[in-house]
Amino acid sequence: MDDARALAIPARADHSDVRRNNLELVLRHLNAVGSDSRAGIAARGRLTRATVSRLVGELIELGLVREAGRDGGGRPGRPGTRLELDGQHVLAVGAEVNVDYVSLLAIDFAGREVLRRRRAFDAMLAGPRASIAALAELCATAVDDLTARRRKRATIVAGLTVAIPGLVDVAAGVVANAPNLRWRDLPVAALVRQGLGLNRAPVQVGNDANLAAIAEYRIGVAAGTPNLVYITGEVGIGGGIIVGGQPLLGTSGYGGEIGHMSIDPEGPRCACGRRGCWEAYIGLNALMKHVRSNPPQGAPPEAKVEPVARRARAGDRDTLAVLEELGRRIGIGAANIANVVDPQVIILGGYFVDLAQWILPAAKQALAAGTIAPNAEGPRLITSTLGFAAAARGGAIDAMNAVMSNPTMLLAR
Amino acid sequence: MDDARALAIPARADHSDVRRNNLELVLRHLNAVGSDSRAGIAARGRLTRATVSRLVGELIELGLVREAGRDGGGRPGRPGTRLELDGQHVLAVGAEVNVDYVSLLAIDFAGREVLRRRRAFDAMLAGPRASIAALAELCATAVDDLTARRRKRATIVAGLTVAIPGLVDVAAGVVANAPNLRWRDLPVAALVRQGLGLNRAPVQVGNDANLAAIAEYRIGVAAGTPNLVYITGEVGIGGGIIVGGQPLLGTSGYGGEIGHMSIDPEGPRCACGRRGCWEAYIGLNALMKHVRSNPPQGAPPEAKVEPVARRARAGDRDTLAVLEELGRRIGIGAANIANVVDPQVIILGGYFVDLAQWILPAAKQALAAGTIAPNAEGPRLITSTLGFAAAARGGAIDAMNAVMSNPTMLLAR
DNA sequence: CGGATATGTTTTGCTCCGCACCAAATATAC
DNA sequence: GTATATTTGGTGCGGAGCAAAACATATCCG
Repeated sequence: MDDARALAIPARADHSDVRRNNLELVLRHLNAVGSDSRAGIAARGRLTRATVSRLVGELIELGLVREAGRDGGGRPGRPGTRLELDGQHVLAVGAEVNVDYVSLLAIDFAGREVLRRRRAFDAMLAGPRASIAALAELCATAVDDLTARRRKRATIVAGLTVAIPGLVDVAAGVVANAPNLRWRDLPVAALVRQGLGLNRAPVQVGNDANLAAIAEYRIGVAAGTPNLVYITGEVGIGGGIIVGGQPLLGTSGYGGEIGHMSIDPEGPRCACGRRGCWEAYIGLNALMKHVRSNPPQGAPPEAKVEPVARRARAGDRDTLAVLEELGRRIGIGAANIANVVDPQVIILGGYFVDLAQWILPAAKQALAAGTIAPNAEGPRLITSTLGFAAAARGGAIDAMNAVMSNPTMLLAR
Repeated sequence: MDDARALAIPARADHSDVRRNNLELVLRHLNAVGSDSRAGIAARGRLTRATVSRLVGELIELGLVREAGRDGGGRPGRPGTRLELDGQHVLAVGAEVNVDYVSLLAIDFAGREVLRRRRAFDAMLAGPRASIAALAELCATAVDDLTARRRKRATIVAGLTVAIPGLVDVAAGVVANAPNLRWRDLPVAALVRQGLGLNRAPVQVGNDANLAAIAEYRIGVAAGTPNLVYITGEVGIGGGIIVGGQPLLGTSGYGGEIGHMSIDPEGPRCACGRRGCWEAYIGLNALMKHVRSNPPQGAPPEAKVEPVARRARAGDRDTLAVLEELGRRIGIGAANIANVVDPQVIILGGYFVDLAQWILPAAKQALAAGTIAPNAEGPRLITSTLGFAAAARGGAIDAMNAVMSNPTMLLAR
């Protein structure tokens, strides 16, 4: 960021950009359709077969694509050779630090999960230094295991992205403020990079909701929807926004901080000191208060929510009323966001998923009522299917995206 | 929009894309710095002098760039030839239809205003058909005048963009719903294109706030700020959002419809039927009600606001209190938007400009209090300097942008 | 006036795409 | 079973367009 006030002047382009773009085209196409022949890629990508042949040759050389048998016949002509993404050589890792756990998820180049670990850990209690150490150790052993397990050929960890519930300056790799972890101005990327030792894999840091939104965009139920909003449901409420297929990071990476949107200036007091924040209505603590539940401090969100779901299943009228009101508040806030970014879908994650059946009707109604767009229904409101690993998976996907967008970066190790 | 659910696969690239990109690079650079030599462009754009020479040659051929004398000496070496954008041959037109006027503004390729017209017109009274006819006629005579005035060489009108206060499906060129004009599902682009006759200039339609935001991004006081929000202040409140230098249009072009954001579910009733919309607090009609002013129906916003400003200047305590409360409500809503998109600046337009000195202090305070981002100050809140022609100018700029981005499109006439 | 320096043009080489052609592999018609 | 049609994948050639280097041009300075 040399000058924030420079009109967008495109960067110089030359042959290598054409090549990079077309390599990406082949990879994204294979990622989208699973497998295809050279001729098929050429037809769908508006390239000539000759060019695709050359591109595929380079990608095979790089270990990113492999041949996978012949096309079954059935029609005249020489059968094609099926090509698919090669998961053997390049991996990416996503990690997540949250209030009571550190977790990690690795995927191969084809997007398949190859490793998942989770370790209970009280980040607040341990303090930033010990937390980072624990995180770095978890990552380091995982990277060792991953590279040891598959010796056939050099296995490269292409990148590591750490998801944090808080405000992150993505470009700098610094966590500016994560209240739930009590972290402030912590250079997480640099610290983890140190902890990993010599390994030169690029380490990045991201906001958990933004990364979960990336995961939803790439592999969730609404995958491919270019405009979507993901809403985390934990103690804090975070938002991740995809606009035109790109995450909306904002000026300093603080985009989508929707938890402290004001719903009502005279509303209840929020932990942040203000009044009427959305989070004060729909955060997990607000729900716990309204249903008069008092779960143990350290319990994971699933455990805190389960008793409420049980009461709702049993038909307890007070609980159902609380959940309906919760849904209504969700819908009101979702409508505000929808009026700003006009997404196709809004995805509820976190604890909302387990209570969806009692929340969604009222939420959908309030959303439709509050949306100005004359689309028959306005944005669809759905629940995430990615579970609590969404953010870590999004981190891994994000790291892998860098390779997909510029495959020859692997040549620089 | 073939398939809204296709993962973003880049389009094929070839040499022509390299060329297009680098032609754009030269034009944007000249637009940003005013004038420069070939060598200067090469140095700043990371191209070789040879390449810049060829690019400039083609742009001169196209009539988009011209030589403008020698560099003044002062240092050793051959002085360069200064190059600048050539405004003689290519023009673009922006028009605006609003409640009580139709206006038009034309710029040349260098961005200079060459024509401005405004005609009082009651669009609601006249109905859609007559309004479009009036608009088309205004545009047609303006285009005739523009092309007649400069006979030296063929003068091309590169495009025409019409700004509408309402929901616009940009891709389709259709106004979906403009309540203040009582337009619904009106194919404005097609109708204006017909009204223009043979002229093949591309006609587009856009939302007035989005286009004003484009104008702010390109030539306003915050020009070049890649993340900004523009807020119109009229009877209706609209929003235009620029994210990463691109307008946020949303799924169907309905992005930034912030006027009906809910500030308070129990708030005053809004014209849209809901309660507590932002517009119901900060729209022009709400202000008129609170200051107990009853201006004539047809008066332009400036005239409606002037008595209020007069009273404020005179120190009337009731008026000042109303304006302070107005500022506070502006700040609350602006903070909500800021938490979603994290812009560098939020720009107030329309009637807010004339009342800025009494509104801004409270608005800034409420904005800072409601913003979660730990930037020392959060987004800057400023007023527009573009006046009531902002939307039309944004339309013209938008049309010209298409040429800047792909100059050889002119060869297809 | 001659060197130093900077600009702009010309020449050469390289990359990478499209086009045309060819070999390979299979289905189908006879 | 053989010939033909059809489709895939690869190779050679030409063209577009950028980089690098050499060259011509214009000015300043000693």
